[in-house]
Amino acid sequence: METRELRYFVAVAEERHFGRAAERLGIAQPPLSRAIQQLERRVGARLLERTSREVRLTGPGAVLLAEGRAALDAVDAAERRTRRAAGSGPDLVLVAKAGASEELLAKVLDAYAAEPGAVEVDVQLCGPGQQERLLRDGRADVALLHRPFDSTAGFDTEDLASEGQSLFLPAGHPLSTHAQLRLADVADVPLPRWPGPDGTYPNGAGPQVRDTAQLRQLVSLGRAAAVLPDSARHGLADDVVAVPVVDAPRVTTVIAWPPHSRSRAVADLVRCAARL
Amino acid sequence: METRELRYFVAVAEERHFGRAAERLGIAQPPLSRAIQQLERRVGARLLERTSREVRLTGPGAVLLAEGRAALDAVDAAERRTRRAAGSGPDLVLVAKAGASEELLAKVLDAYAAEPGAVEVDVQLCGPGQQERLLRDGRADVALLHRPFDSTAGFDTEDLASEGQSLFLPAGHPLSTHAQLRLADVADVPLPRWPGPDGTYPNGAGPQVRDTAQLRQLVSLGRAAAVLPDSARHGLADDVVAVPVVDAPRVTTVIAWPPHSRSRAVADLVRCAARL
DNA sequence: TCCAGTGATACCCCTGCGGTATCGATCGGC
DNA sequence: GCCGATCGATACCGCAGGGGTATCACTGGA
Repeated sequence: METRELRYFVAVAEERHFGRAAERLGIAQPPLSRAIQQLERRVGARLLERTSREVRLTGPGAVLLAEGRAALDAVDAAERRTRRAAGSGPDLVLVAKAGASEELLAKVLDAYAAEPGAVEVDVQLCGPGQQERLLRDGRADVALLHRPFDSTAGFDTEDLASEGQSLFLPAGHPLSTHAQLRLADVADVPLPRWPGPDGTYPNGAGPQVRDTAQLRQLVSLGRAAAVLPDSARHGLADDVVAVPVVDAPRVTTVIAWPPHSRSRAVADLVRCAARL
Repeated sequence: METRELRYFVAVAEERHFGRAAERLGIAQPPLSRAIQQLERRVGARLLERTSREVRLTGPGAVLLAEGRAALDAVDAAERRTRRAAGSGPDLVLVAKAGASEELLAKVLDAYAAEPGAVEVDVQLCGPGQQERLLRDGRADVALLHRPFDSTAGFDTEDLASEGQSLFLPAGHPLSTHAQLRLADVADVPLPRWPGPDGTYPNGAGPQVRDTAQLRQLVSLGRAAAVLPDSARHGLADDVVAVPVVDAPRVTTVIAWPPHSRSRAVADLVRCAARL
């Protein structure tokens, strides 16, 4: 199976519409129709159920969509990492959630920079749920993830730190005077809404946020309250109060990298971080 | 990057010879040379250093070989699993090392078969080190692996059982009368040699074996002795003695599956196994 | 019944992959 | 130092197949 065919199929499967998929791919619709037919013949299975009203995935189609996305990411990763190894671009890209584990991140970077043979590290900050993608398709080499929020599936990981969570809220909020809280106490605080994997927000009452840095600003402004790992307390302004939520799940910060990574720099950075 | 280019590159990188690689790929040598040149132009980096005497990998070339193999496995896996989802072939393939964890394997299969909605499970036995490959390229859906011997990198896993190791040796062997042993005691017993990832055997004194079932037979014949997990004791003939090696590392049997697996059957089987 | 929307088909063009023949460079043997 | 063997690169050719435009066939809804 060629990557071109796979890209075409994934586009149609995601758009559920040949015309839109063709536009996205920058080709006309007829060659796309033919390519899908040919793919179906080659695989020996109907992948899409088409009527003139809608395009639906069949069972095998759903399998190919999931596996195909992973395969395309792997191919992209191969190309990106090769290109980077050739010298253009940074030597190592580390990705972390904006506003999360800031202190730990700084320590890791400092410790690695002091290492003999350390290379230039590019730090990329992003919203939650984006890191896995970047790591998978080769735009990043290492990531800081937070269990149980982020999926570490398919990566090698090393635990770095573990911490409790607190409710962060504007000074003056009724709950801000408590010494500690339980999850039940915060049940009716409208929590912020994070975007799903597709970039859309679930319905609900809380404000829409894209990363922890944004959220912090909203809390400062008195427009939000949120349960976050204790370390978010670091460098907080006076107008925000953090109250420990004693029965919230503990959050473990891990460093993650692609399992077949043969890079000396990745190994050094991981070893360095694990020593902290 | 197209799959074809990647396959060509991997072939040349592995053979370190354009002619042999072309033969293996079933094409003539000139188109192969051109394809590699074009790939190098597109990636913007020299991947192979050629002289008329040898072909050597450059740094970026080594990166592309490692990443490219993984990517090709992912593409193959996508195609295989899609084809299988389409109905031809078994619904679920489980791979295990021949002769290892036999009892546990039987229990897992029985338990799953009793599950409502259980599908047909194909059991594939293979030598050590082959399972990861099969799981990665889609020829298998689930594997029984043994830490710390097998690499679980890149898979989701669930621990099933943990056990010590014993020295298995023919009755009558001088060490067979001991109640227990330490690693130091077995240091000069010639242990069997397992094939490396490339299928060749390291140099040494012990017999060459391909799987645990073979090894068991050799032990029975009085031609070998080996340190193996205690469970290998199961169903052993009288002429083989197992002496616990108290300071050998404990072996954990885990069930492993590809992380993006969306299959109901895999999830059921894993849940079933974890309950044991 | 007609029209809008959607995927499939017909047909054409041309890129680009694969093949054969041959070149040019390098190394070993005498 | 020359010759022959070996190996990758180049030149050139034929054609499969991917992409484009025009158009058809089918389905729902007004």
